[in-house]
Amino acid sequence: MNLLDNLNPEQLAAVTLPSQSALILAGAGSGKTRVLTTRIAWLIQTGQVSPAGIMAVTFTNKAAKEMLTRLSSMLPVNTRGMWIGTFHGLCNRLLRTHHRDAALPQTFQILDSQDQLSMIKRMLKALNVDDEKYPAKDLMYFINNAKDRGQRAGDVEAYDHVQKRMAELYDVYDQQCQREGVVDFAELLLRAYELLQRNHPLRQHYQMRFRHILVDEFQDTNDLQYNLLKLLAGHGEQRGGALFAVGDDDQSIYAFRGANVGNMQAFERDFEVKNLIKLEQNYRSHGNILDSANHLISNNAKRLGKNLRTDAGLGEPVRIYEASSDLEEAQWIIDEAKSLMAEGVSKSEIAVLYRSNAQSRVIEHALFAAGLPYTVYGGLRYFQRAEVKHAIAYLQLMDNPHNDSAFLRVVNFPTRGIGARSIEQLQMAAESYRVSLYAAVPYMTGKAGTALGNFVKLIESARFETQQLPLPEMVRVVLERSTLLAHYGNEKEGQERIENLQQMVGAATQFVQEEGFGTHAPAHLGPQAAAASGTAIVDGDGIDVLDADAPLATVMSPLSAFLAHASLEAGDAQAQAGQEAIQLMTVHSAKGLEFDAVFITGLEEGLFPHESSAREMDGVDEERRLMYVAITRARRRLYMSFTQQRMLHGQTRFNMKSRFFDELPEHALKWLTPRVQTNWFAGRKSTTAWDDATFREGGSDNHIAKQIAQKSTSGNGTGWRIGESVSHARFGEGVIVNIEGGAGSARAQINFGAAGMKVLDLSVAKLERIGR
DNA sequence: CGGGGCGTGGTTTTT
DNA sequence: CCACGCCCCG
Repeated sequence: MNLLDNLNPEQLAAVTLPSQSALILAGAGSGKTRVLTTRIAWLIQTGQVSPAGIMAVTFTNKAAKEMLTRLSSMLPVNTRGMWIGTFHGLCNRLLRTHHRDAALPQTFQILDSQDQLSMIKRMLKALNVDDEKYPAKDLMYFINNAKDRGQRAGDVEAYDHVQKRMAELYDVYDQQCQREGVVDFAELLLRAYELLQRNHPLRQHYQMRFRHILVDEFQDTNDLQYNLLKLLAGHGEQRGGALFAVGDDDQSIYAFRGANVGNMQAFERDFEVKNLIKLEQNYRSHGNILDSANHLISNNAKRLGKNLRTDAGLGEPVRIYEASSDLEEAQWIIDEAKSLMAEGVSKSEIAVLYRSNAQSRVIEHALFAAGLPYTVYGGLRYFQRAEVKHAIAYLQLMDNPHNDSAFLRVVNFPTRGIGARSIEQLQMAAESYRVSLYAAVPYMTGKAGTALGNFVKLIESARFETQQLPLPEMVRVVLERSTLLAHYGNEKEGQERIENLQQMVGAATQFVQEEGFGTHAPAHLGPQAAAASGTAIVDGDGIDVLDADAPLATVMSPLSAFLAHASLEAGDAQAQAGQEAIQLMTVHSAKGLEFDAVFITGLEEGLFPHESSAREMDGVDEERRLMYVAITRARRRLYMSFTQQRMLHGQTRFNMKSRFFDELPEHALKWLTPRVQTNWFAGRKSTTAWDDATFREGGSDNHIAKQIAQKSTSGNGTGWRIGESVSHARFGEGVIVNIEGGAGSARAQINFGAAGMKVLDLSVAKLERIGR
């Protein structure tokens, strides 16, 4: 049976585990996705489960798609019967199917983060809440956090009056969402969780159905996601399928958005996991790279424990470069990239990684000046573009007119004489009648009433005209009727926007085909769908509607599905110019990717590890995991760099090199610049002394910049230079951040890291030069 | 209603 | 430094 060919013993063991809960600790590059997909294929091929008995959960659409693609190449099986998708995608499906039980309209719509924020702003304004004291962003964070922990407004423990008020506002927000028939991302999961918890027959149904639940990137799950999985897997209820969790605690880098690595240990304990398999054979990187990763991550406490190994040789050493400035660092990257290309490494196999997006500019500039093509990851996604969101808003109103966010977005766009004044009146009317803006329009009188009434008529007639049309046609008509195309046609720079809008017809066509709606599916639901929706299965009439071949189509209209798709899958980032380009991205977005050659840049205290990580619990550990992720992206060549001087937020900063250099194995490294010894962090677990480690030189103005330039070129007659690394008998090692006075009476300000910032008289202090 | 001017704040990101 | 939000003016 060729399915299992070429698996190593651990992979084979994982793939063929009995139907019990299992935890697979899958190191970077250990064939994690392969194990997941092969297990699904094996379970089906050996007849242990039907496709409908499989649920596989991922975090990103990309991962879900990848899984589906690989699976269909392994198995001649219709993958539609399986529930493979993101947490949010699967919850969406569940809630559409049981929308009545979940107390949602079938056409409920999903707010993206942008919509959620604007809705909260609107609410705060309407309630006359002091936005200094309760910023919309804070409240949004508060609400999402509570939901991610599974808490409703009433469950939140408020310790002070601010929290108490926020909890009240959370409640108002939820009510408003309910009125509008919209849910935010976190709500999607919380609703699904509450639905299953409340409805026993329904829960039992799904517990019996999904014999195997497989979870990817388990270390990234938040509490709510874990609880949802527990519910589905029938934890504590003696039924339900086996939970197969794949993850890597060392690659947990999303604590800041609620991910809880502790879920891995919790899972082991809660499910009494007997099958723990470690995939430690790495198929990606050469030895020196892997040694570096292993050595670094061993500095973290609280690990499940894992050491990657490779059959590949040591390969090349990890190259380390100390640049004098961010500009020079960028230049060095270009020189190295050019020589890599001369060696035959393709541009798209070269990645430049950085901790924060702000670092990309200097590198982009240098690449541009050098005429090297490059791609920056993480731009605006297709469905987030303003013009596309406008078109979507029209469609949203046609499907659910009570979506106030959509209403406000386009009620006067393109302009139709409905000003702020009219909107305000409408909002007051809606407030007093406790209805949506759309529903409040009939209460409006006078000129404003007429204009608003015409807008309503536009939406209604567009709906009426298109209800028998296939989705792509519907989109085409809406683009015309909304006059969006005409509007952008009159704009100077409108051509690109028009193209984006027209792409939506194509996106709809593709969606309809891929999701199995059939191009001629009517917008309204057929009789089969009517039977399928609601609570048919709990009536026990023997119909398992969820095994239908195209569940999405039986449960929601093409339009509703397309709108959900637009919210849940923001689409590709900006059309990347040319495939053959050097790849620029943050370390976070590099997770899951691999390249022949990788540059990890800006390895300086305060940047990487980032200064704000010191404030958070286990923050530096998370930064270290981030560094671990960065290192393990490289196949053959790995470069690391740091600078003595960097421009950030309009200020020149002098940072010490990252403590992570002290955590790498000497034998695997090659210092391209003279070695600077710093070990003031050695043996220290963490520090809160960030201000000691980072010195900001105020100097956006040229005069000061020149001074610094002069001082840092040894042209000051002291023999010392700003940015230079020195060693002191008592204070240890540090970096000169400023020099004052002339030769003979000069004093230097030196950042001794943990020992603090000192000003020393250069004629008295015994300083030793380190490195160059 | 749109644009220019001013003020502020500025990890990481997916859904 | 620079991007974004807000406010005021034409």
